[in-house]
Amino acid sequence: MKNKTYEPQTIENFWYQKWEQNNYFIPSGKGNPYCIIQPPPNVTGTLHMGHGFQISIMDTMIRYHRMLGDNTLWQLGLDHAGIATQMLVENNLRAEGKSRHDMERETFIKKVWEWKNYSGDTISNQTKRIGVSGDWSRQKFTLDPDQIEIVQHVFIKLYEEGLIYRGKRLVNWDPVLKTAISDLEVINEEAEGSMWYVRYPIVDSDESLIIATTRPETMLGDTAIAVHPEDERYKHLIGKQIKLPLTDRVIPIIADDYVDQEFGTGCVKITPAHDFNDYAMGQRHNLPLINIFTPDAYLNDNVPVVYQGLERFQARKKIIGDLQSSNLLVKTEKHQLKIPKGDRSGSTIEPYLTDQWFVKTKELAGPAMQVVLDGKIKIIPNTWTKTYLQWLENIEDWCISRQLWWGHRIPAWSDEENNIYVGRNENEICAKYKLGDRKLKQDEDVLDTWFSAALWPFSTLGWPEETYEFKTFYPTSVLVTGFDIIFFWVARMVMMGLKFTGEVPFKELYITGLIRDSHGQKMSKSKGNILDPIDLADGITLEKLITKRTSNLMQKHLTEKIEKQTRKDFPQGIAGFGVDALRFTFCSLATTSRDINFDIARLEGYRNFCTKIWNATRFVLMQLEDFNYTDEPAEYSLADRWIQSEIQNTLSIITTEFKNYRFDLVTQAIYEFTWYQFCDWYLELVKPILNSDQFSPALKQGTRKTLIATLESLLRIIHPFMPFITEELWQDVASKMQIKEPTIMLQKYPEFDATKIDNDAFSEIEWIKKNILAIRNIRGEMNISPNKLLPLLLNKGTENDRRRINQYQDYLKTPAKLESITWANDEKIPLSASTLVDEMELHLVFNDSFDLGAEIARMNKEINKLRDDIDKLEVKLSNTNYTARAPKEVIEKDQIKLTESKSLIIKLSAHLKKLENI
RNA sequence: GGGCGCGUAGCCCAGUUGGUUAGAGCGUCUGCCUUACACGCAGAAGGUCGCAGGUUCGAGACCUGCCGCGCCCA
Repeated sequence: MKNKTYEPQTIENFWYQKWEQNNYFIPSGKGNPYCIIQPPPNVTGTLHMGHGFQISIMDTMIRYHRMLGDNTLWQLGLDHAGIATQMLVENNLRAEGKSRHDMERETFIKKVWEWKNYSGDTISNQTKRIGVSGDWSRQKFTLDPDQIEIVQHVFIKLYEEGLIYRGKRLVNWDPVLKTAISDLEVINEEAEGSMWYVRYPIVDSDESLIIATTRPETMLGDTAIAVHPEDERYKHLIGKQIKLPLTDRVIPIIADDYVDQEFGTGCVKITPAHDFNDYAMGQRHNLPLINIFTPDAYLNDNVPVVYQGLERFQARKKIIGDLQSSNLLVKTEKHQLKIPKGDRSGSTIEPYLTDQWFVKTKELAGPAMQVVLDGKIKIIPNTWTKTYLQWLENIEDWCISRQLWWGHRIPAWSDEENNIYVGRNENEICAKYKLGDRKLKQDEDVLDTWFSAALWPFSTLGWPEETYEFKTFYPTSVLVTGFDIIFFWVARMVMMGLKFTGEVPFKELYITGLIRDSHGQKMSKSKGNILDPIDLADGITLEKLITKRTSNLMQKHLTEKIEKQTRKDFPQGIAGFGVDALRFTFCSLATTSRDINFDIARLEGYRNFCTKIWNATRFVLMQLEDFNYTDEPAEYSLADRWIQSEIQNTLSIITTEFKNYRFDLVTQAIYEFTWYQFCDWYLELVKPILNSDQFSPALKQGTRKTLIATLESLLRIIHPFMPFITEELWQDVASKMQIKEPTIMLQKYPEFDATKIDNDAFSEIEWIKKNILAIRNIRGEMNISPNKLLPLLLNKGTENDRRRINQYQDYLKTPAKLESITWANDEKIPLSASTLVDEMELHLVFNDSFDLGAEIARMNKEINKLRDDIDKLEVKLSNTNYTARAPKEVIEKDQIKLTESKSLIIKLSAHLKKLENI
């Protein structure tokens, strides 16, 4: 016999090990291929809620398809996450008072690998803890030797085709990390700044121009002043020269219709080396580029000596002061502006002129849009299609080089004359370009992490070799990811997939929402509202949770606030709810919404659901203690036929909504069936049959068979969502049914079968339910103790009612707590609480405890409600526009409803009158 | 400035092509430790669907405007 209470932790580890040891996670080699490539988590830390959410959904789909009989591959992996991981290891070094610059590149890389091994293990273990049934033997890391080779191969190919080029261009430069980053890695933050109005004197003239700028320090790199060609104020000055203040340089006034006449003064300073718009204008007008910054954003020696060596914000201060003292600062205004910040370092990004590698994206983007337009990739929910297409339409070239040590080293070498050669290694290059023994030096830089990620769906499957996996599982079935990386990853994967394999990397793209906290706030370390999915499964004390949330905070002053909020949200800490409940919760939250607020109350509710399943199974097993599945003839009751039909209806929803990726609707259907239909109704209806001697052994046998078979199907239905509890329970259930298979994991998923639906059973059970509910309603309203048995008197009613009462007495008695059911004649009905079910009057007899006042009140309530309904319907049906234009069925329904309500209200009113006359 | 999304019960959310009296869960109230389950059972209360117009016989769904919140891109 099972423990009385469900304790998730004890079963979870046991079953996971068993499954893994028995190799249940590897593809079967039979059936339709089904494959999901896991978006590889970064090796920077631990799994967060977003991972937990997406992993739960993916594993649910994988388990579902495995049970459908598909040849299922769940390809796992880890990502090296260049910048993030390098930063993390550098921070660790800093804590020891060291820097990566104190050591050789190789030594540092070794340290990163140590971290990777540690962090990767943590993540893999957490992934296992969530129950992921992925093929661990095939787990990949983005820096595995085969991956390195593939990345090189792709780089070389793109270079040879002219799709990768090297160029000196303005890029987003992170002066703290001292690397270029792509425009996607820049976050533009709204900030309160200033607009400085500076007078620029015109050469050989008393006139001057006033320019407005938010970045006065860059004036030292100005190479022109621009005005709009049509601007009457300045037209006459075009072509004249300006004396650039604080320098000895003279720069021209140029005309360009890019200039907005309304903005500022209508005169713009042009700094082509430090602003993207100015750069473009500089190109149009052939302006010189003057770079005034060092890589860490200090002024270099292209500026007057007094400013050299100043940090950029100090320089700004000094320049403003100097302008002021030379009377060139006209005014200063408050100004709202966007400041570009690096998403990793948080430092202010500097447009900076450097040599970088770029991917030409325009010609890759076209096909990537086309496959979505053609439906070769289906995006779910469809609303994201537009986002995807719009980005690709406006795509810019992709800066792929990073000045980091951790990552895929760029396969390019240069000779002493700075000629660039791209190839796999020095030998190959020397041979290919006939360089003899010329000395070559490899490019120091590494590739953007997303470059290798873009190849992930085919690089993990063994491409460019024609491996079994690649041939079988590519294109993969579905990619599950968040909308936040549609640009970073999804679009680039499609471009690369099409370019190199000629096929889409995945046939469907399921975009999930983002998990937020219960107040709708994004979860982040700095907000102190993070939750660890494993803590939700295993539980954590309040104190430990507070420690976790407040340790290693960047902003120490938030500690108190975070602690307070945490104490408020989780006064008792977090109980362990188990992985099954967690997975089910995640799936139930998978609506089409893009923000998902995680409320722990939902999790608690689904933990209770687990307990319900546990106890229902205990009940079933108890009923079957001396039961032999194959023995004895079986006869099936109405309830048996009904629950079998009901499960078909549920399966019909499940099948449809799995296809629609509406996991919320699937879980809802499962919850609804399990709790309300199976537990609340079926188990209760069946109790009298099992507990009484008056029923035939055949009927009891049929009931037991139905009980166990329905439960067994139900466990299979639930398994993809809740793998552990279903396996644990299934073992006992299956053995009762003499099923000899070792695991539920590899059983067939129940299939919807319309022929198993018995409509007659539905209407009969519906009638039974209606009567029981009517009686319970009276009991509840009249405050009658549920364990008090009452006699029920029936009156009126149709032939069908009489037949049903005769047939289903036993179904009614126990659930409604009836002592007896008898037909009475009008005159013999004693004082009672009454109601009507269709034509039949139900009178519940209380004997001594009847409260006349309460019954009158109840009756009035009922009548008032009916009157409201009738009024509404009469207004509706008297509208000739409605009766003339609405479909016949709709009108008929209303008419029937009206007739029924009218007849009901007459009867109830008559009854009320009788009561009032007592 | 351009684009996208959201606003439904005290709270977290469903609501498919317009069609009965708008649904769950949590919470609340009432009564129950009824031998599967108090992580439970039975019953109940609670919504002018952000606001204002419009289309329609009929709008939570469709259209327009407004208010509020959020995201993405410049």
